[in-house]
Amino acid sequence: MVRSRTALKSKAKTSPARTKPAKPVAGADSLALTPKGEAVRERILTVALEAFARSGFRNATTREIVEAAGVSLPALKYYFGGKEDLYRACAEAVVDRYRAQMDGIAHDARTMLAGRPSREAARAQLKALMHALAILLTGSKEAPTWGRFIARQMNDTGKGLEILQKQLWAPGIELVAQLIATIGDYDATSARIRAIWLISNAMTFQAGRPILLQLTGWRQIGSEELKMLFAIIDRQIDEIG
Amino acid sequence: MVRSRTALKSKAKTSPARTKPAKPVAGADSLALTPKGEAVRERILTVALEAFARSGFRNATTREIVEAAGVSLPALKYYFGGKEDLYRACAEAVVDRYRAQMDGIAHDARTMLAGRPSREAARAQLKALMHALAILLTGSKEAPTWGRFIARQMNDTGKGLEILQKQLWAPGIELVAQLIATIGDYDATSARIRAIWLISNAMTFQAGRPILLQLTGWRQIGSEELKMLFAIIDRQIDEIG
DNA sequence: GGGAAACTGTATCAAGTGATATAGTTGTCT
DNA sequence: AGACAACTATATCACTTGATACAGTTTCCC
Repeated sequence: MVRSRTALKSKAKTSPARTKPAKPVAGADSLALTPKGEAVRERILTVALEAFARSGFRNATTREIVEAAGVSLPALKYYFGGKEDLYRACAEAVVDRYRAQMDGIAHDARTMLAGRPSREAARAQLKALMHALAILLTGSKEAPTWGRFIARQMNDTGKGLEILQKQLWAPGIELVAQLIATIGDYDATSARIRAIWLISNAMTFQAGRPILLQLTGWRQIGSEELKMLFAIIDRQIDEIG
Repeated sequence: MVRSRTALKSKAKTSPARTKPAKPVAGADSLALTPKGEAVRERILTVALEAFARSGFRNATTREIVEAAGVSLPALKYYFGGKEDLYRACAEAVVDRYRAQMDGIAHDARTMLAGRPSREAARAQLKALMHALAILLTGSKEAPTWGRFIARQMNDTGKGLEILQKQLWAPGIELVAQLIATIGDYDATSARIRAIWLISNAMTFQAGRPILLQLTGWRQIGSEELKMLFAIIDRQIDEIG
């Protein structure tokens, strides 16, 4: 399980064995990164995220990724270390993005909960929270990529790749569960189940996207369709309690 | 893209070139199958379904499958032709199983619809239908396998493998949509969206199963938990119209 | 401008994997 | 028993794919 880049260099090498003691990775391991290098790293990360979202970890090939990024194979090793490290970097990028989008409204919800809100106030807050999540997962321009990547995470489990997933979902589920418990009288487990249910529903439009688009004749999920999604979510929240 | 087994035999072969004209596949292509062979074929199909459900098409290896089935690699070729053919056979098996489980109740629903049922009758019928689907997808003993396989189908698209998927979902969605349209006043598109929504929800417990089990402390989705799932589905159906 | 660090590309390796040629064994029918 | 079809296993091939050795180029600081 230990990354190969940090060990494995026991054989004596004459030429550059002193300048790069343990073959570190650019950008990590306290290695400098020029603005140009940063841009390249970013470009690789972007196309990798798309590739992983589209094809999954195994199906996406490093060659396909580096070609799309306009670099050569060793660039991947240079900037990330390996395919798995690249995947992890993508997952971290998703979590960061998710946090950036949700932290504000999540914080609002938490402070509200601390102040013993009324049922209806909690209900309104939950709607706002779920709308933000729905936009993030299905409505935004990058949703097909980000949403699919997240959805795949649930299945592409195994290595150590699902850790970020828990880091992403667990807090959200807990928060939603607390809001639900405030709205209605639920024990912790029931509230959590409903929370999982509600959040999963927001992902449903992403998972079923191909079928949905095909059957409805939509070209994409636009603002009109998003309104319909909001309406369904709201009715589901109204039905709580 | 043409399967190799049917062509590719141009070089003159002296020994058995007459008895097996085009290298057919046992069980298909009008080739006999002894009871013993049938059992082997079935065993391969079962373990393959589990493997594909667990790992997806690409990650599941033919070696892993044949080893689990206690046969050797060429048996796969002999009985199915190739990995893709095996996958297709699995998909067909799933569709068959799904049909066997759902056809009865689906037929009931259709005959009822033909007779201009009342809203409440349609509602009850929809509940029964969705309960059956929920049991099939999450509650039955084989659900972890069958449900996961179906869920993966939606992502593992590409080759020609999603055709069966449409064959499986499209009729179900149409039926549910008609029931929904009977319960409430919806245009075709709205009814279809709600239908997709409802069906996706039944799959949600399968997709989010790991998270669900972890957060609730459940060991598996048993009858108690299924009752809770039914309750949520019912409330969602009650909310229609 | 000299040198070191940052960066890039070519060529190749090694493992995994689907496929299959070929030869063998078992079963069944006459 | 003989013959043919049904079935099975060993040994390989061909290709994909992640990784990387190595040599080169660019950039930037003194």
